[in-house]
Amino acid sequence: MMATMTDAGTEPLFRLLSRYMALDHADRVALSALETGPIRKLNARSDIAREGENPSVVRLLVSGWACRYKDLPDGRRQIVGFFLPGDFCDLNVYILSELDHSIGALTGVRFFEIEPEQFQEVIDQRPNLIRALLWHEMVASGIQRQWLLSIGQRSALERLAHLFVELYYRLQAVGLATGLTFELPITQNHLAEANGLSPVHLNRTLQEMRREGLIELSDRQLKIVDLKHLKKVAMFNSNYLHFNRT
Amino acid sequence: MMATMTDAGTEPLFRLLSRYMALDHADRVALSALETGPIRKLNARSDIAREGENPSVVRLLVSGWACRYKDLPDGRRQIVGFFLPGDFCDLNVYILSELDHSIGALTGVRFFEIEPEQFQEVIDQRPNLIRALLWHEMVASGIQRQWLLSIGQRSALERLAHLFVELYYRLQAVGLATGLTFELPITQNHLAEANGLSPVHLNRTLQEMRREGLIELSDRQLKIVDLKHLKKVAMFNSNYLHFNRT
DNA sequence: CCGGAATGATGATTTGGGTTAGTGTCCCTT
DNA sequence: AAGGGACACTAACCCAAATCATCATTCCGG
Repeated sequence: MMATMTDAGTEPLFRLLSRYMALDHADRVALSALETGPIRKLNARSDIAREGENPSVVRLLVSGWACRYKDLPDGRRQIVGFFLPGDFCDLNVYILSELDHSIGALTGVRFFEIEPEQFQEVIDQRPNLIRALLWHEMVASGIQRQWLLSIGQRSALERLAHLFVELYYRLQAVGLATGLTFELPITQNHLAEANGLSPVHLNRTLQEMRREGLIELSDRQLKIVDLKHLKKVAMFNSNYLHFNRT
Repeated sequence: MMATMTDAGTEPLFRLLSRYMALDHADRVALSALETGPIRKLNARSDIAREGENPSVVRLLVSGWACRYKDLPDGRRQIVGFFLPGDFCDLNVYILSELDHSIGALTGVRFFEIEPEQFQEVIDQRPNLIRALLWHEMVASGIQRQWLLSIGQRSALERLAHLFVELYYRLQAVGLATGLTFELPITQNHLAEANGLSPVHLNRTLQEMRREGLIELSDRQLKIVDLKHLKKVAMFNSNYLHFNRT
């Protein structure tokens, strides 16, 4: 019945893909059929996969936040992307053998693993889904380009503003924003690592955003106070998210 | 005969894909069959495609350098990737409608355009090629992650060192390096825009690299004087290029 | 063949953000 | 209940890189 469908771990993914193209009930059923194995859980600060590994399964994040990151031999670390509920951690397992980056849990996470054959089966049945999944990958790539622009050219304030707007749109797409408020369950340190800033300066920048009346942030709840102004500060253009349908 | 095959505009591409997986003569023929239309030429500093456009063809760069870039309303510009001979400018035309970035010629370029149907035909015949092309896209994405790490965490010197090593490997893969020397046909301004640095500081960093005996650069020829040292400075790990075969 | 961009190179000065070194407050864990 | 982490926050100081300004050369279009 509908209730079990809505509770399915694939629900956020279905919502997300629906932003790209029209999917029907059969697509939805096919997606939820991916969830055969048990839900796995990991604590914050643990790695889901390490650079150099060769994972054999595709992982779908059900709840919690994770990230892709790369680190340097001397310990410097850069978060190169966030995984939100409904995101796949490394669809590229199909093509590349070795991971060139690590995947870490930023909060407690729940996810399940999909065997390649199982994945293949679903994909063969539903050409629409391949297209939507490829789309999702392309958007991920577009987000990376946007981050490159941010870190290369935007100031600390602009960068953070941009990230918050991006997260707002992405979380809204999977039903995790209520009005202009959403849970931001990660630490200032994580935000710093994602933006190429020091934790100290990130904190200063957050204070500034609060002072300017752009956001409110406490108890892991981020409230966008003035979206229009925030987008202006960030020079935000949503085209790179390629949400064709609303 | 063989001579015409080697002269084909698809030759660099074939070389490149061969670094990922074994391709046979039939694959080579199929690739060169893509080149039906005329070779198009553009001058340096002209745009191949602009953000917001919806190109209907895939472009294969035959000679010269191009780049993906994104710009902000106030004129700041970030180069988010280089296209070298043998690279496709936007394979994602298949999936996404609107370009979320621009593509510009950094030097005079020669390329040809491939119609989707034509592309589809070749791909249908040669499953190996789809795989190799997807691989290439995944590597492009890995390069973006690496750039994010560079700009976010590496110092100006480290960044530039890393870029030079990367370019060396990529150019070598398409046969455009002779020993440790290759042509670097772009300006210091372009290098600055790719590295998120001001032109002035980029110039100073170049001077430093010369002083340290890492490189020699004049008349658009870059010679890596001490590759081992350069890789050490850059903390370079080639895994992200995923060259499985040498 | 001339004039004006592009390009590369440097000096002087400023600044955004890093570093270091704390503080206090919640948690956990045992 | 005590001890140790994580985490948010702040102050003082420092530095890598930006900015501003200038000049010499090369390149290129009319």
